Amino acid sequence: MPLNNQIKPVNPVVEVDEGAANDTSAIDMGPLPNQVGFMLRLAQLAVFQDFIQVYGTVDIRPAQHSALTVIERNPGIRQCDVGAVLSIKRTNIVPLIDSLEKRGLVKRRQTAADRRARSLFLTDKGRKLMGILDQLRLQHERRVLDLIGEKGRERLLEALSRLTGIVD
Amino acid sequence: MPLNNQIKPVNPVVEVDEGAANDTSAIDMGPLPNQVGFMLRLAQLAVFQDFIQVYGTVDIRPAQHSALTVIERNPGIRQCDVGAVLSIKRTNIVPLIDSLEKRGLVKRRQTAADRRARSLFLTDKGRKLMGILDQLRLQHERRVLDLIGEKGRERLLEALSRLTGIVD
DNA sequence: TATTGTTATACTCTATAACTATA
DNA sequence: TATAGTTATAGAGTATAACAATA
Repeated sequence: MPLNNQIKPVNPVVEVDEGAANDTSAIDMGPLPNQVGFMLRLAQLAVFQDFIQVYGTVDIRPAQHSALTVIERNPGIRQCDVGAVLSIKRTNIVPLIDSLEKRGLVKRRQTAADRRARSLFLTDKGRKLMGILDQLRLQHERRVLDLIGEKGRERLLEALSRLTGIVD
Repeated sequence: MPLNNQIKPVNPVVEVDEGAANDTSAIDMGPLPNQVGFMLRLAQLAVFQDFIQVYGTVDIRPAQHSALTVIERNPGIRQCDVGAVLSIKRTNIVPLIDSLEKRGLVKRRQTAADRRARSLFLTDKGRKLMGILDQLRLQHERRVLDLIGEKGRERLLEALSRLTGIVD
């Protein structure tokens, strides 16, 4: 496969600054617009920003949302397994679950089988919140779909899934 | 367009923890594997990790690489314009350029036209480094191509470019 | 008044090392 | 010895507010 890099312009993801009414269209970005890593950053920045805005009413961040989702679907799951499927290190899961526990959405329990482990469950409040989050998720995903279409979304997810295999 | 979410499993991006020889394949991730934001994070995590590993020999991070690229292609560009095309805020560009200046790769100069602005240039050392970075970039992009192919890469870049328009 | 660069600051995410209690 | 959770800590990246110099 050839590695040709044709140059394409890229618009700033967001208003990067308050004013900044400057003409940046003449700036040569070289291979950046054709570099997957660079474009992944811009896209994630934009999509996460939309996510944070949509979920702003309930003050839930992307990482919190995925943790809640996994705990809801797998009651009693251990912390380290949440980390494994979300690619978050064991050590960084602690403050994440802390934040959810402090807000009364999740509770930790000791397990009988392995007394080292902590089993995670949604509280009633947590389960109730998930109903709202499901609505917000559809709202957010709808805006994604409007931009890239159903077929585009399927192809995108396929490519993203393959890219996660770049490291081993 | 329908918003159906079929469930697909997702492998952890990297070994999330040293040992962790646990079976996480049975964990239900719900809509997460079909959520663009979530998969964007996993893909970016993996691709950036490969980038950082490949560029590790010269100790250059993705943000530094894109700044160097834009400065090389646009000698004398102002700091705020670098920020605009990279979607980095004016305030966060300062320590980024600082790091490149301290390493003797970039120099700031006063401009005659607008005495508020600082024009950015590569030093000889910076220009010399770019030659090496170009080689590393091809090496990194080659691994991306091997995973998704030329056609897949084009479609991916197209979708990512569209997604940057989700916010305005 | 608005813009450019800057400082100070804070929060989130990610990373390593080391501790504890269990297995 | 190895694993699960934890603490402490450090470094990126991103965010807002405020200031000085200049337009």
